[in-house]
Amino acid sequence: MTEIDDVDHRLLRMLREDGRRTFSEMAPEVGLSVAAVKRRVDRLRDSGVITGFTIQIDHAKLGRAVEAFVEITYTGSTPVGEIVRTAYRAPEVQAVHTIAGAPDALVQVRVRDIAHLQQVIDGLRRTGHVTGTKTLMVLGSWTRN
Amino acid sequence: MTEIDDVDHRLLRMLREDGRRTFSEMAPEVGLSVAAVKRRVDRLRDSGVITGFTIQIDHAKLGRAVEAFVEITYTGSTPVGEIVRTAYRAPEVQAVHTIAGAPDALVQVRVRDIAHLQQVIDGLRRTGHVTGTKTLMVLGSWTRN
DNA sequence: ATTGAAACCTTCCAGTA
DNA sequence: TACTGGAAGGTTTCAAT
Repeated sequence: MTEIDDVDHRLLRMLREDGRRTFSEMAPEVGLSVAAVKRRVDRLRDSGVITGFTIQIDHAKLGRAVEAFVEITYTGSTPVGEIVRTAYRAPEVQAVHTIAGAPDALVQVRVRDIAHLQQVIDGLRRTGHVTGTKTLMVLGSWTRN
Repeated sequence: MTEIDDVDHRLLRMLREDGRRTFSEMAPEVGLSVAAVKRRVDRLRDSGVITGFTIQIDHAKLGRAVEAFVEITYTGSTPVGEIVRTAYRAPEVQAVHTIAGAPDALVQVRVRDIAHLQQVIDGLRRTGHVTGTKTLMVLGSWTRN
């Protein structure tokens, strides 16, 4: 594990709130020079703490208003790699988490409507050696920035 | 809903892969001028499709190696706002999803270790009118970029 | 850590199809 | 209405102190 001090944590929080904040904007807030801030952010990227820059999207505005988590259980002989690969194949799948215990996987999906959800779940059930699924329909989400 | 054409989708995909991609870098890829690309990205932000820019963080490198989802059920009289507020209070909570049916909420947490997880779950159980929890320990995660 | 300079990007405005 | 092109201002980046 790399050494992360308080200034690094503040820089991370600022960038999590706005990934486009400029070095010259952050420098006075942490009391360092622009170059020093750049060196720290570069180090956070090189050490793998920051894995990338991205955007947050309102999927509802893109016609995918329905969000759900699908819990999946597999036969005991199904390897993890296959679990992830088969689930991840569907473009509606946003994330796959493998789980210790039951269920074996938790899959986050985003779809247009209920009919589309049905179709994606059917696809998940068909692939691999699925023994059962349980779907958790999301009513609302609050994610930490 | 705003009109999103193919070029907009390509810009969104590029920015999701790298939120720092510059206008001048994207312009030739979509066959437009820099100013035209800026106008489109501005419009995607103004219309609320792009809700923000952020960074992706490897939390394990920050000393929070353990990830889990906690399913929570509440008494029938608990309002949604309180569900979210009480869960969201803990800084270990990354996201709160309210669910239709059972459970009532799915809470994503990141913690240092199992002892820390125990402590956070205890905190979740104490607040509000929780009638039960079930914890899904994450072994691995794959998120779409 | 700071300074200074070069290169690059963003931003805006007027012009054009 | 949407795109192009150029010019101005700011930011990043690198080298030297």
